Parts: sequence; structure tokens; C-alpha cells
Amino acid sequence: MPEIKLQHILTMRELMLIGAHHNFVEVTTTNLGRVIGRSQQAASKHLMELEASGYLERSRKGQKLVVRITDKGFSEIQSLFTSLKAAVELSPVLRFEGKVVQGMGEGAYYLSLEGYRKQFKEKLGYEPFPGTLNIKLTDKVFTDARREIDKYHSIFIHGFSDGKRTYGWVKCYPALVNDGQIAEAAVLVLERTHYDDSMLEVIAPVSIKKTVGIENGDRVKVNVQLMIKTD
Amino acid sequence: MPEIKLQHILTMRELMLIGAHHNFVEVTTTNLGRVIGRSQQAASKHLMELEASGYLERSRKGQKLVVRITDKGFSEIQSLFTSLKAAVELSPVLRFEGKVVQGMGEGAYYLSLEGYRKQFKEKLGYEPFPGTLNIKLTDKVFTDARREIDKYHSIFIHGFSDGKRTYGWVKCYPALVNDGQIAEAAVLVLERTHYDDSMLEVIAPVSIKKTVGIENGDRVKVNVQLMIKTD
DNA sequence: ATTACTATTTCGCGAGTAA
DNA sequence: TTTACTCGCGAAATAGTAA
Repeated sequence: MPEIKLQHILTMRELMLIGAHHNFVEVTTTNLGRVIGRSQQAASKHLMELEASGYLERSRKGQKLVVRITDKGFSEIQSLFTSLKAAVELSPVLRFEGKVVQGMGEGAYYLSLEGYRKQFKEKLGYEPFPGTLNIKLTDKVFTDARREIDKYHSIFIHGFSDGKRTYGWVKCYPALVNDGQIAEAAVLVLERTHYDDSMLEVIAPVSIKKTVGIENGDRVKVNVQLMIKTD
Repeated sequence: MPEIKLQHILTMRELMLIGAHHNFVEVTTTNLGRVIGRSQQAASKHLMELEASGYLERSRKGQKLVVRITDKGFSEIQSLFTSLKAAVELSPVLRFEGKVVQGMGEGAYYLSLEGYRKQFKEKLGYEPFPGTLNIKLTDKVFTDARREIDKYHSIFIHGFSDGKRTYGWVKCYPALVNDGQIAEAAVLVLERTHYDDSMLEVIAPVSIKKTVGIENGDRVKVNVQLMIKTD
């Protein structure tokens, strides 16, 4: 979530477009105001506020100003950009709704194996909380959707062997829990699953039950972000 | 420039993440308020305002709401996304400043040739206004930068022959004029140029002189958006 | 010309609450 | 439970202007 104030986005964008990230550039508040569609005074205030937040450096050069965007400021814009990217590129979505049920404890065991952990960290960007959320799908429309999921692109976790036995592959589908309460989660499809099409297994970097505040028996929503083929 | 109000972009983002672009989805304003970090009332107002602007469709389903983002709404977010993409990905920038001078009228003639026009339309996304802006670079720092431009990636317009004679290639470098006053322009580098390193030739879909309000002799700024190699 | 102060207005948000 | 109204506060914008 961006900490940057929304009204500063256009200002930051224009500054970046004229190269203010890597160098100091000369600006006038009158011109900046015009390109962001605000007054000269608003542009002036934006620059002062952005400086106060540590998003840019600003100093006088004669009567004009020179400014440079800091790395902190740049990464704010970048993170907003990334989240919009997800919104425009990761639709459509498969929607599920069901009841939280007790898992068999197997999920936690598997996820803790180094052979999986390393790949999760590398491919999902986080290490899953040890423990999966098991959801019993309650409605036909959801179990139907559950059978669709295989058709779409997934993040593939390879199986491996520890010498004694082999462990199957895992497909991960990035998902949201309860419309954004947890924005970084994944539905898992296991090669060797003990579950049926009415079950959904979900991981996240945090404990989903604690974060969302749910118990076994409660209803929960999961939106799977189906990835569009990138050409 | 997005017409959408900045305070609505988080709302639109969350709706898109739960699949509201292609389907109607059920939302409650309480939950939406939580995920956008605002109150239930604010979420409710956002949805009403977005509907009034034609960015989403909204109707009651019992006590709850179902909403769907319109194509108009989607393209608003997409265009904001695109402009941020330019800001985060197209840096660094080469900056020029110089004096508008009278061209020889050759530019307009060349650009009007079908062999060029078709390619401009296809590769730049617009047909150039018939007439180039010629800028005399005044400072050593700018003529030095002018010699750098060849090193960077450009949009390449192929030369062609009309049977009587051949016409050389043209390299286009997307640029801004006067810090965003014209956001869609391009610096041209011609295979057979009559100009030297102190000259810059710029095109845009509109008349630059009229749009910016400048005459021969006035000073003008051009920011060339150097494209980073995409891997 | 410029920035940025003060005053004023407009706008967005949350609280309280009706339906 | 829900949505969405009114009201009041504070944030953010513009206008006017000093320096």
C-alpha cells in the first residue's frame, strides 16, 4: 500500500518524466502546476510536502527551483505502479466462497520442507506461513469453478526427492482472501492431493486465520487472479 | 491525462482485483472501505461518484450491491497505469533546450510522403503534423547531449524508394516538449540530414508552435525519453 | 519574471443515523 | 445487517499578494 498521498502522484509522475529521478532538474511551480492541472500554489505546496516526506530534494537556484526525486520517492511510485499493474493485467478472476475446515496437518509438514520452501521464496516472493487454510466449497458454482482452475497459467513448484521418497509438484495461483484483506496469498493444487474438487487449499506469508480473524466453520472468500498469457 | 479523480483509483484498483471488470461482483461498502483504507461512507460515495462518471455500473442486490467496471472506467485506470509505466521505466532522460528557428520546409515535405506517413502512424501511434519544429541548441551541454542520442534505442522508420529516388531511414526518439506541455512528440534523426549537432528536429501529432504558443526565436525545452532495453 | 505566504473556498472524509 | 443521508471538520485547492 502506498504511503504517498494520492494528490502527489501526478506531480511525481511529471517530475520523473523530465528526468528528476537521477538528476536534479530545474522546474518552475507555474509550469509544474500547468502540467499537473493545478495552480502554481498547489504545485509549490506539493513540492514542499514531498520534500517534508523525504520523497524529493529541493533547493533554490536563483529564483527557480531544482529538485531531485529520492529513491524513497521513486519506490513509492513504483509500488503504486506495481499494484495497478496487477489490477490491469491479472484479471479475470475466479471467485470462490466456502467454509473454513480443519486441515490434516499435512500441509504444514510439506511446506516446511526445504525443497519446497526455497522455491516458494523464489517464485512467490515469500515463505508461506507454516499451515494451510482449508476451505470447503459450499456451492455448486464454486466446485464448478474449482475444476476450471487447472486450465489457467500457474506458478509451478517442482517436485523433488530426498533420497527416501519423492514429493510431487505444486501449482500456485496467486489469490486475494476476503476481497483484499490478504492481498498476497495463493491457492495450491498438489500433484498428490487427498482432497476433492470441493476443497481449496490456501497459503499466505502470514497466518490467514489470525490476520482475517476467522475460525473453523466461518465463511471466507478467495479470489484467484488468473494470469493472462503474456505474449 | 486521466480524468478520473485521484481519490478513486484505490477503489477502482480493489474492484478490478476482485474481478469487477468483466463480471458483476458483489461488494459491501463496509468491506470496500476497509480495503481502501477509508470509511464505509467514503466507499459508498466513491461508488456513487464512479457510477455518475460512467466508470462503473452499480445496482442493489437485496441489501448489498453488485458493481461492474465499464470499459470506460477500465481504460481510465489503464491510462494512468501506462503513464506511470512511462515514468518508472523510461528514465533516464536526455534534456535539451534551445531556440526555435525557421526550418527549410523540407521536413514538411518528407513527412507528407506516404512511405513515411504509414510507418509513423503504425510505430508512433499518430500521424505527425506536417511541419517539423527546428531547434537550435544554444549551450555546449546540449550539443554534447545531442551527440549521445544515437547510442540509445529508437523507433526505426525504414527508408523506401518511389522508383525515381530513394528516401533514407528516420530514427524517432519519443520526447516531451516543455515539461509535458506536449506529451506526445518525437525527436527525429534523419539518415540524410542537412543539419549539424546543434540542431534538433521535432514532430508531434499537433502543431507544436501553436499548441505551446511559441514563435521563431523563443526558447523551448525538449526531454527525450530514452528507452531502457527491455529484456 | 519567480516562490510562497495568508485568506478563503471547495472538496473529501468520518460520525451519527434513518430507512 | 445493509446503504446512503446530513452535518461538521480538516485537508487541499485557488485567489490575491509580498518579497
